[in-house]
Amino acid sequence: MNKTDKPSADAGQTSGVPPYRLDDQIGHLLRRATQRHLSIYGQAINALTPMQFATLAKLTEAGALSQNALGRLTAMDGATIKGVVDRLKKQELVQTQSDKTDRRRTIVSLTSQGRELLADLTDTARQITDDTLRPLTDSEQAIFLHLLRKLT
Amino acid sequence: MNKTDKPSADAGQTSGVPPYRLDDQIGHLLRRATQRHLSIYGQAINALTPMQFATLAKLTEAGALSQNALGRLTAMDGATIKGVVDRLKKQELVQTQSDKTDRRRTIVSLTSQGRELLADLTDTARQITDDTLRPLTDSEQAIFLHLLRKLT
DNA sequence: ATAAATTCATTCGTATACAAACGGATTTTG
DNA sequence: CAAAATCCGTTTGTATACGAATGAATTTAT
Repeated sequence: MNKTDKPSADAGQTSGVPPYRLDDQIGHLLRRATQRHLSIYGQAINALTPMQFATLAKLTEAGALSQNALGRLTAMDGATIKGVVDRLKKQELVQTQSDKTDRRRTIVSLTSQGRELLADLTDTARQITDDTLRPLTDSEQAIFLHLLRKLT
Repeated sequence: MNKTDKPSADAGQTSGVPPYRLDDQIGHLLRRATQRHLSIYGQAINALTPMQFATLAKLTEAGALSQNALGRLTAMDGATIKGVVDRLKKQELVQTQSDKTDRRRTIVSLTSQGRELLADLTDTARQITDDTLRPLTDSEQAIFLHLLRKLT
C-alpha cells in the first residue's frame, strides 16, 4: 500500500503524479467522437458537407436570415459562414439579397432547390443521429445528450 | 388532446413529424462543446495549437514514433500529421530521422526544447480539462466520460 | 445632432481535416 | 522467388475554423 514502492514507468516523473494520457483527455475524446460522427455522415450523405447541411437546416427552421445571424445560429464565425454561403450559392441552394432597411446586411434564403434537397435529406439526417448514438442504450443517450448540452 | 387540432407552425410539414432542430442534433452539440473546449484551451495556452500540444504529449507518452504511427495515435491522417510535424520542426520542438531498418519510415522524436515546453504546460493542460468539465458534478463527469468513450 | 461604440460583411493568414493519387519500400502470398 | 497487396510519406485540392484588420452602415450615448 506504500505509494513509493511502486516503480515508476514514466520517464523522469515523480510517481505521485498520475501520467498525462492523451486518450483520457476530454478534448481528444470529443474529437474522436466527432470524427466517428462525421464518418457516419459522410457514408450517408455526399451531396452536402456537414456544415452546408446545417446551414440549410437552420434556414428551413428559422426562415431567411442575415448572413451573420445565420452564422451565429449555426455556430460559425463570420469568415466561416461566408465561405459556406458562397459555396451554397454556387450550387444554387441558397440566394442572397441586400436588406432594404439595413444596408450592411445580406439576407440569405433557401432556393426551391435548396428546400427540396433538404426535405429529401432530413430522414437520412435523423438516421445519422441514430447511428451515431447507437453504441448507447436509450437511457444512456438521454443522459449523454443532457450532459453534453451542459458543456456547450 | 387531438393531434390534428394543433395548428402546425412548421411551414408545409405534416404535424405528426417532429421538427428537425439543429440544436438537438448530436453533431451540432459535439461541435459546440468542442468549440467551448478549444476556447478554454486558447485562453490558457498560446505557445502551441491544440494538435501541436497533442502531438508533443503523445511523443512524451510513447517515445519516438514513425510519423504515420504518431498520426494514428493522435487521430490525424497522414496529410494532417505531416503539416503538424513540419510546423513543430520549424519551432525545433521535434526532430526527424530516417529509420535504418525500414526506409519508408521517418522517426519523429522530441527535442529537449520540446520536452521542456511540454513539461511546463502539462499542469495547465490538466486545468484546461478541469475547466472544460466544470459545468458537471464529479459523478456527472465520470458518467459523461464513460459514455463519450463509447462513442469513439 | 454628433462623436463613440457596435455591427456587418469581407479579406488575409494560419492551421487543421480528409479524400485521392502518387512513387518508393516492405510484406504477404501463391 | 515473383506478383500482389500493403504501408509509408508526400502532394494537391477542397472545406472548415478562427484571429485580426478593414471600410461601410447603424446604433448608442452625450
